[in-house]
Amino acid sequence: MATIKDIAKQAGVSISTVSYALNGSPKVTNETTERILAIAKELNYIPNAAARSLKTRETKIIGIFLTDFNGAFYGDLLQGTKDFLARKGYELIVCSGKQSHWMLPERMIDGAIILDVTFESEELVRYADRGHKLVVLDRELSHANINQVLLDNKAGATLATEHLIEEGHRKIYAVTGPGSSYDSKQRLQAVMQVVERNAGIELIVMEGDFNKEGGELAAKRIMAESEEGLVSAAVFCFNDEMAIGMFNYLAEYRPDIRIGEHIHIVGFDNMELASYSQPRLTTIDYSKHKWGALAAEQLVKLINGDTVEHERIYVTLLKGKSVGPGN
Amino acid sequence: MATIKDIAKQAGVSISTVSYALNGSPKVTNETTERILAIAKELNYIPNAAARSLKTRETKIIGIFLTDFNGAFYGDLLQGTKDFLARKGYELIVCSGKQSHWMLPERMIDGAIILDVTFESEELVRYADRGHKLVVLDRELSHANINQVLLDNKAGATLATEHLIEEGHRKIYAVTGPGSSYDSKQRLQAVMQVVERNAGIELIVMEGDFNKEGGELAAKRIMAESEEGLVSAAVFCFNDEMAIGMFNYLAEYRPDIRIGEHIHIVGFDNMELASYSQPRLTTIDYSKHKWGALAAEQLVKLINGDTVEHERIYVTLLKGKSVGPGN
DNA sequence: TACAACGATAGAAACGTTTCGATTCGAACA
DNA sequence: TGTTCGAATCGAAACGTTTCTATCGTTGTA
Repeated sequence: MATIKDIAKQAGVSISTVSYALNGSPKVTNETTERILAIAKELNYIPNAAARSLKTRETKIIGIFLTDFNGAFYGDLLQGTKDFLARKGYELIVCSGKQSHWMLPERMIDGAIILDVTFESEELVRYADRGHKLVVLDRELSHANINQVLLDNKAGATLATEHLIEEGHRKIYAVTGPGSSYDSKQRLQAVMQVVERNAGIELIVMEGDFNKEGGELAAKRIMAESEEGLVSAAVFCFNDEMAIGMFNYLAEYRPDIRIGEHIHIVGFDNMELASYSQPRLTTIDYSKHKWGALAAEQLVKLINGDTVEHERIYVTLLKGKSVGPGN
Repeated sequence: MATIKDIAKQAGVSISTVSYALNGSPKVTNETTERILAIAKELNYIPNAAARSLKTRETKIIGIFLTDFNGAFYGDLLQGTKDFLARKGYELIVCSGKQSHWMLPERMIDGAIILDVTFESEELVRYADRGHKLVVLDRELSHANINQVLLDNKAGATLATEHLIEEGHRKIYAVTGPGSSYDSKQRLQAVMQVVERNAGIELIVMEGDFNKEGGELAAKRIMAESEEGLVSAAVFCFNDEMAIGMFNYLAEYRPDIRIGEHIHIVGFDNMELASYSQPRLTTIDYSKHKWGALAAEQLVKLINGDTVEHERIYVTLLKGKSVGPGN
């Protein structure tokens, strides 16, 4: 492994000159630079990232932390983040799991985007206190070194709920995420506000888990509740995955129930999977690519010491065929 | 940012003693170790990864390189890799895109798992020549520092093709991946072998792209070919994603065509998405978790200097409802 | 009592860069 | 011809660890 030292020796110059040359500094004559570059190539020189970042105190790597890798959901978001970072000269790495957290404090990465419930807010604040730059996508957190880019959960949940009401539904099931989820809490709050504003709406809240299993379970319970002579049920699943779980349960165990006719379902996220559902799931849509890109942009600004405002990702209602008029 | 030096000063010992203590070396008395650990905690000491790996020449990080992040497909595989590596004290990071490649030669990672067509084999060999350890999942590559863990493509393609033949189909469409794909080439070869072994089978090969678009396009072409009085068509899509694309095209443009009745489709991969298709897609299944774990295991062995054999992931035919008997 | 052996700790070099503050040398100027 | 200036290059320190070798003091042994 050739080092800068070997190049210096071969070229008959000092290591500082080699370093300047390799970094394209104008301090060095073009002539010398070229000679050094040629020798570097000849020796198969490759810089050592550890040495460089020990000195510069940066790695030009950004980490994004996800709760898990089962991210049919995250593809676009990651792509958006990566695209933006690439333009700014940063690398993106994707990490998951509590045991990966060390990369931030130990300075393996220059900053992090958090979409990962295994990070406790307290932990994040501790890192921010040490000067690490963070962008959180899944919680509210106020700190000079932390920026947040959040979904407009309330708008989304409001759109979804109002849609069900407009279609004439009077009894609404809300299948939430886990109680600890920020997004879920926000959505539930909005749902309750809508229900309050509209007289005569009955709201039944069921705690879900943001996974298919939660949707299946909720479907089962809803079916059990309306045992005889099913009254048209309207369900707002707080994410698409649970909605899909509900579709699955119904397809398997209750082929007599037709979605969009006997039961009405709205999701949240418009994940790719949702576009394959039969009938097409009605859901809350937003640009995941933009979300990722914006998060990256905010993080880079933080790292550069620019001031940043918290940002919000706007959402729209995407009407599929899974909601029909109530009776 | 406290360093080992600060701890040494505070504790009144040398930095070497601190280093030993922090690493739990038996050279240091328990008493001293405890005192040092206490001071380290008090000073909020966190080791510097760059300094450590400059010295030790390792980072304890493994990278897995994917062609893109749209990996509904990869979740289980990544989980398998991560689980195994965690047990061995390694971190997993996921990377994508040509501009990430530097992490390997610049020693930001101790080894890499490659499932990424943007890595050219020549490039990989160059790295292996420099001593980097690699496991490839998407090509055959012979090198002391490279191990391969490949799908049993031929077995899978054979199973799929024979299944169609057994069901009585005589005209088989094969929708391949891009011509450059190793997996695709292997599968096609096996298909052709099966066709050769069975008299009277007509094989039509269409080049696809492993994406939904390719499946849609193929569906369109197949429909166009069999314009009038559709003869029962049997299609082997070389991956599920194209099969799903085909489902989509048919659902949208040819609701008169029933899958499993007028057209018969086999996929490859058994991705999660496939389990939601209507009717359930018949496909080639294998354990992605095991694939990822095995790749990780081989890589760790390579890094430890153990000798390793190339491995193969076995596949099975998963019968859904997308293939029915031919006429 | 003297010495070997050993356990605990200290010292220092090394890993491969970057970068600040010299130094050198030739050209331009007075 | 001597001085100054600037461009090109050099030297050395520093980043924060790990680890080899040296030192020191104590204990056990002859």
